[in-house]
Amino acid sequence: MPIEVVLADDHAIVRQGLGAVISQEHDIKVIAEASNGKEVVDIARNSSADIFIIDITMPVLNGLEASSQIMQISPENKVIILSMHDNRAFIERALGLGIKGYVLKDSAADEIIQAIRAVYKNEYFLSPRISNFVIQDYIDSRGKKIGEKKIMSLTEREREIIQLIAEGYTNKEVATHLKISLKTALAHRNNIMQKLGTHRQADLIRYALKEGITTI
Amino acid sequence: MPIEVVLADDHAIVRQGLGAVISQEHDIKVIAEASNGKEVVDIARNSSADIFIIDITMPVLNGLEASSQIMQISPENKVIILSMHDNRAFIERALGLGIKGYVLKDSAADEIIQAIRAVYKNEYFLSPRISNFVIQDYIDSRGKKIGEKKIMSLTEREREIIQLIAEGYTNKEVATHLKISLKTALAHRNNIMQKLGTHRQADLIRYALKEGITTI
DNA sequence: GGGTAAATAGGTAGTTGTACCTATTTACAA
DNA sequence: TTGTAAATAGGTACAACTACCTATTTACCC
Repeated sequence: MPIEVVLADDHAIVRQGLGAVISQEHDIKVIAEASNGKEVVDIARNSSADIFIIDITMPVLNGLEASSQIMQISPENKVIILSMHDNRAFIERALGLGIKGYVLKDSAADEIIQAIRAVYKNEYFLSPRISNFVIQDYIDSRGKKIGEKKIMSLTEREREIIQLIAEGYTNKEVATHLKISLKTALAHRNNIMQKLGTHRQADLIRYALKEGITTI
Repeated sequence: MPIEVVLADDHAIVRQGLGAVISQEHDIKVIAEASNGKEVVDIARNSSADIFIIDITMPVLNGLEASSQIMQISPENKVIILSMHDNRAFIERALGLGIKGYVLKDSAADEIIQAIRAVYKNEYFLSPRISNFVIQDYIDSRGKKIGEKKIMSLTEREREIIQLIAEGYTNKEVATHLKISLKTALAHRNNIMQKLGTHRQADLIRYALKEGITTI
């Protein structure tokens, strides 16, 4: 019985391309495709696949939210994240959710095959570039932890706010939208900037896009 | 003799996926791949391919600049643009450069095959969503052209400036970098905003990313 | 219970961006 | 040559953002 996988990516060409690559392996079979997060969650609800390969930046429901829901539906569901970027905060979230596969789009296509086989056996598979810095982080946290300012990840609320900013909302509009005071919105914004180590709106927007918090 | 194509996309997985799809056609053959604009231009200089399939957002040299150079190397070189977005200004530029193929990434994979065959025969191939509004634009410009404010495309200088803004430069920094006065930088910025019909920095950044003027 | 993180809200200054204006020089096309 | 678009530069006023502060409430962990 082949390993059954579901492909979720908003670009049909990428999806079919991946499908073509995967189909060259006789022990792996693509049983369904989805073009957004909601679709793939629906598929997870109505069928049983072994592996869900999910692009991190998708409309309607982003890849991580979708993965989270899919794994809640059944602990048997295994997810591999496809991502354009090797962003630390993103990987932290993915690993925190219990995702075991994380493949970069600029890596070779056979990595996705390796990832499918590994995750199917309940092992981790991270693209080399990612595992490198996960290991490095581990080493760093073991070593001198005196006075190290940890790179914090954003809170839920902060993620909500950075999304609105990236979508073009002003602070005032963010405040109105979330029914909080302008001062609170500003406070969140400043906290985000501190965490990201910047003081520019442009960087917030770039970060949000990079993270898939919002789409272009 | 098969149609020889070159693939240029910064994501290896996308590239190999496309390659897999194309290889299913016996009359088309991928003879080279590139992961950025500069690479594909080098390939064009040192070999003779029939079709260059070029992703519009690539590092080092973006897809349109690369295409322009490739077509200058030889008028025999034919280009198909692969793009994530159906952005008007982008398509205008591509068609203006003499590019005959424009395929959206969210369309079906066989469109790229159709595009290869059409462009090889020197015909146009645009994804349906694009050709629709190209035709619509044609109709609109035929009709009432009284008092129509045309959506202008950005000038070279404006594109240069929006790129810097999107990369996080402040107006002051843009002025210094380009050796112009702050006032000139502001004037350009305001012109850009008027052309794009917005008054927000966030929109400039999103536009620049969408257009592939800069990358995340 | 005490400590900590997060979300809330305010003040005050200074910087940057946006909306209006005007005006000159250059280049290219009708 | 006259017109037009683009790039240049300036003025003024107001809006938005950023950098510092402080402080309260809630929730959760040790």
